[in-house]
Amino acid sequence: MQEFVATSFKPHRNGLNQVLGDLEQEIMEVLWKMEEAIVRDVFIELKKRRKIAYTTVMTVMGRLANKGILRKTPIKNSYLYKPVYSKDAFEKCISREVMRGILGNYTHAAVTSFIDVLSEIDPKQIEFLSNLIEEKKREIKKGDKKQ
Amino acid sequence: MQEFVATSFKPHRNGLNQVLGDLEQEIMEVLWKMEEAIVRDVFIELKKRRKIAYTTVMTVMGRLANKGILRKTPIKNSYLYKPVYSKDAFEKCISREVMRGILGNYTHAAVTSFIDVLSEIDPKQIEFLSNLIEEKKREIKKGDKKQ
DNA sequence: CTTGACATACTACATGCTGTAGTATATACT
DNA sequence: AGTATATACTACAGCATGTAGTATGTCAAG
Repeated sequence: MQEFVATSFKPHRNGLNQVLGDLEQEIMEVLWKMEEAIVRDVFIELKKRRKIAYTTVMTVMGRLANKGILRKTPIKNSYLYKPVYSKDAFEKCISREVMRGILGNYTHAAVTSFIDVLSEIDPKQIEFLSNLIEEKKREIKKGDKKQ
Repeated sequence: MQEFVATSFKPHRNGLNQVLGDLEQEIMEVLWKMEEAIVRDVFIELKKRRKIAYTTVMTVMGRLANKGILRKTPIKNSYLYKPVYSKDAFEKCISREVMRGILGNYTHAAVTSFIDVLSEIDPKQIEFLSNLIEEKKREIKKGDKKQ
């Protein structure tokens, strides 16, 4: 129903909890593990770990479908739910949306803090980045010539 | 009251509206322009443009103070409000927090999308970035030697 | 064909954030 | 003393999310 995956990004949370509520995240994890499932499958999974009502799971799965994160397909007398994106693709989506959001608004500040933070958390990535840049530069040059 | 500036980042909004509500943002803009102000000052400013109650402005300014974005100092029989960060510093803060959030969680995906998005929105920045990287690399090498 | 298991839809309430504002109360100047 | 102005406190609406109950539809078995 909605256009974007990352409506709201909470930088200080962990993992996909940055863009999903607690229960939403739990449910998505199950779905990614199972590939596809009906509400009952997910309910049984969650029930193993915590107290929860069937209808709660259903409501939230419905909402995830409305958000465009799950797709529901009618089967028999119920629905089959399937992640629209693989977990990997989903993370890429988020990353992209957030980057777009931050770079589009504060390009310079974003570039600067990007480097700082990256070298803070994983200096090795700087090397990888450096390669990516060189590649990108060549790409851009090619583009220039074509024009 | 709160530790962070960017509790929730909305990538698809514009400017500081990404981390502030509409009214919160309006108020901050006024404060950044005025440097410091009492509620009445801000109220008068906003009133010029739209219908709003004095107490509404007060409530929201109070909330901004609780969030640590404004500082209130008692004066006479009221309070003087002042931004804790300059607008520029605030944007840097946000940028940093968001980068930390995204890089800390999905380092690889984030690096990749960073480059993609950056070259999409402003290819010239790639050159700047490239320089920053070389600088960072030298920094890192120095650090290695020291150890 | 009635009953029971299971499915969904719809409704609802709680919490937290934000916008909005009223009321009560303190204070200060005239 | 009274009027203007300040704050504190309270409250409600809308939205997102967690939570779950109730009503209702469907299908299979006895």
